[in-house]
Amino acid sequence: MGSIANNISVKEDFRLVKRLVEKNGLRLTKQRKLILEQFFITKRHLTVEDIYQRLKGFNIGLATVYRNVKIFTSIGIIKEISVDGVSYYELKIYSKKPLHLHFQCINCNDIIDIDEREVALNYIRLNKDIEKTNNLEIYDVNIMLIGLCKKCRG
Amino acid sequence: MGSIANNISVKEDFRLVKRLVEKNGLRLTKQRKLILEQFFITKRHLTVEDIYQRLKGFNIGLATVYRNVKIFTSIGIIKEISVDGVSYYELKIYSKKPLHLHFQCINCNDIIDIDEREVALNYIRLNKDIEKTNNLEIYDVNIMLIGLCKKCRG
DNA sequence: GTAACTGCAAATCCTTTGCACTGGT
DNA sequence: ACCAGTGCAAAGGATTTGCAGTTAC
Repeated sequence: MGSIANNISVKEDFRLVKRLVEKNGLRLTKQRKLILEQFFITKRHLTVEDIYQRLKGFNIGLATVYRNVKIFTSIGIIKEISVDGVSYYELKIYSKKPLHLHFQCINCNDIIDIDEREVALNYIRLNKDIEKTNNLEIYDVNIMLIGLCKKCRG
Repeated sequence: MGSIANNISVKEDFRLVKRLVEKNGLRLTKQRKLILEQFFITKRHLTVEDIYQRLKGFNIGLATVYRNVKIFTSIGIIKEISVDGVSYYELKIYSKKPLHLHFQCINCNDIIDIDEREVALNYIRLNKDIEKTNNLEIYDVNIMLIGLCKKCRG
């Protein structure tokens, strides 16, 4: 967590997000900034309710959070992951990496990212095979592993 | 689709499902048979609403479908796949294969199975790596590929 | 200035639950 | 005959929408 290096990269990412918002003819309102901030602050998987709770204090409407999460998803700033009917969202910027996997613990329900370069590259290789064999085009991949996490294995 | 061979295997699978229901102290009611039948007939990914629609004619309650889909999921007869907040279900028997992947087309929304033995084995190998490196236990894997299907590529 | 955006409340949609009745074993 | 399972209608929860007021550009 080197603070300066990190801040610079966050600033860059935020500029990128801002550009994306404006490119789509949208206004970067106070509320939108606040919502996006939450993703930059936590770097984790948030539900709409999570975001809303984090923004109590700021007198922001739940509908506004819903509306914007939907908009941000549609213009590709964030990405939805649904598990058991619950929708989580994460910044797409952090999936700049070729691909990353999620793991959900059956016991504590925590979702963690698995970001191994080696593994990701292998998955990509496999996708190429699938594309060829099935004559289709793969744009995106969602992988959810389910099991027991380090903590819960005891 | 060799009809006899197929029918025999379906009968076997149904017997297996029946045993699972009874082993859990549940009754194999008319409604439950009807719901399970839909999965055997289509071998595809159904929503609760899909099942309900297919069973209009039979005067079955929507709540009954919800209740039983939930029960079947919990005893492992079917499995849930959620995409964009929509829950689809499929027979777990058909995932007897070590693992199978889903592909959803961005254009027609169709979900298809990808069942390549070679690919599946590779995925399993990768999972072993992940388990070792991250010190966790993987029980299940859900993989959803998103893109353009054969048909929609034009 | 004005069109996009917001908060609020009402509407809508999906899912679960309570209850009196029915049906499987 | 008994208790699990059902249908129905009502409740609950999550998400969307209509609208009058507000704000970013």
